[in-house]
Amino acid sequence: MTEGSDSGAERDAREAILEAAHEVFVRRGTSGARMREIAGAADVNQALLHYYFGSKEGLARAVFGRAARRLMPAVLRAVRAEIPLEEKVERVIGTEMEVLGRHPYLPGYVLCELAHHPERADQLVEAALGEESRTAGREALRVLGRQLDEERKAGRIRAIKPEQFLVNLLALAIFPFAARPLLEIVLGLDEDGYREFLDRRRRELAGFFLRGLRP
Amino acid sequence: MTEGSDSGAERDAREAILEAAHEVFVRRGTSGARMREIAGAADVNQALLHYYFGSKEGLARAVFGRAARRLMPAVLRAVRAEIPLEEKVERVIGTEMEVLGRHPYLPGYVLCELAHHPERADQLVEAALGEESRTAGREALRVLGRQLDEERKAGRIRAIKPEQFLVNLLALAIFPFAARPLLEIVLGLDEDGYREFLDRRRRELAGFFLRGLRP
DNA sequence: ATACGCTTTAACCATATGATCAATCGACCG
DNA sequence: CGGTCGATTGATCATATGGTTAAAGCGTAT
Repeated sequence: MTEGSDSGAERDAREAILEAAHEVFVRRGTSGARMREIAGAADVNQALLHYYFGSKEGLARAVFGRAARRLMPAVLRAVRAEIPLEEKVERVIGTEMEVLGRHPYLPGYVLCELAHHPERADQLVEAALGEESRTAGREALRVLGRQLDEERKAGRIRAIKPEQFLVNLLALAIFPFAARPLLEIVLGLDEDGYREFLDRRRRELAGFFLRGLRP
Repeated sequence: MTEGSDSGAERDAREAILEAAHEVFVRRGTSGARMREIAGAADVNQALLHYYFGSKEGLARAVFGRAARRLMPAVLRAVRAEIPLEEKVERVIGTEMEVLGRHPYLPGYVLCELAHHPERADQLVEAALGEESRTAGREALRVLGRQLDEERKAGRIRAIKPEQFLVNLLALAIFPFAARPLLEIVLGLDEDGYREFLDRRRRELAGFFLRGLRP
């Protein structure tokens, strides 16, 4: 109602809460997060959190859905696209690295959340896929499987199950973000060093992956 | 303290607490875990937890160190071993898959823990590497870098930084365990299906990885 | 017998925390 | 201006939670 009633800030309390909650949930983990801290970060009364989201659980659900919707659809679309395999690999990796570059802490958050709440996870992932429901995953696998079959028959790649293909791709792209704190220590890199590491990776990863497919 | 004073169960309270705490921490996350639940699971009084570990923080630290010591050393040893590259890749992947097969929830736990406590993480990882301190990581990288250099000069592989090599290897091996709840949904697999998926993976992964290295 | 370390029991404290409620604010409508 | 209704607040409640304490039981070693 009455858009732009205020200055440029466009102070929408609900959105401010989601934003603040996201930050706090990511940093502290869902059970480590405190409603008071979220309210403070959103510069809003704690009661308002319950007014909009009912409970901490409800807020967590909303935040998770939001995060999932940021991560999944773009990649899924790239996986399902009807384009040559090489281009697809480049696009998936490019999309993934670009999204994760903007939200580097999302993978860790999502994986942690799923590890502790596997039950509600599928309902949320389902929500993340938008209207296409949960068949989107298997649909993407079918498209991919057919494409891999054709490429193999043409002798351009060896046989590989689409599941293995997809997990390899996701693993190589996502793991460096999800495991960043660990890898920084193991590799002995500081923040800048890690950024450089990721830059190089963006350039080399598709090549590595595609070579792995060759007959 | 007279080992084996009791029956076969060898009821060592301290160990029972660690075991129970591990299970609860993994399932609920560190901040989601309750000292009372841990005490109950260990069939021990809550006061005893504090008697041995001082605080929840102390207990969490001990449990994390224990987990890290289970995950890291074997792999690090395989990475540093003075054996041909192909054999090394097979051994690292084999070791990783075997350890993770026995402790499938460790990666998720360790990554979550590190995501929320990056500060104390390095001190713990340090502890996990035993007496060799934190130089072990960089030492492994040096050995690996030298080996990759030789292979490249011999024309058997293309140029690749040891950091990228290592992260690729770890990503491909660890990610399927860390992201298991997510992948089960995306791939539409139940528990048995996922086991089968992992079996196939163990057989095919080294080949995929080694092909990716070829010139 | 005595001392000592491990363990239990049971209660208790201070605080943190999620949740709730009545009251207030502020815009819009008549 | 008075009224209505959703948005927002300050104060408060009930409980959960980490941590502590004191007293006692028990087995072993000295």
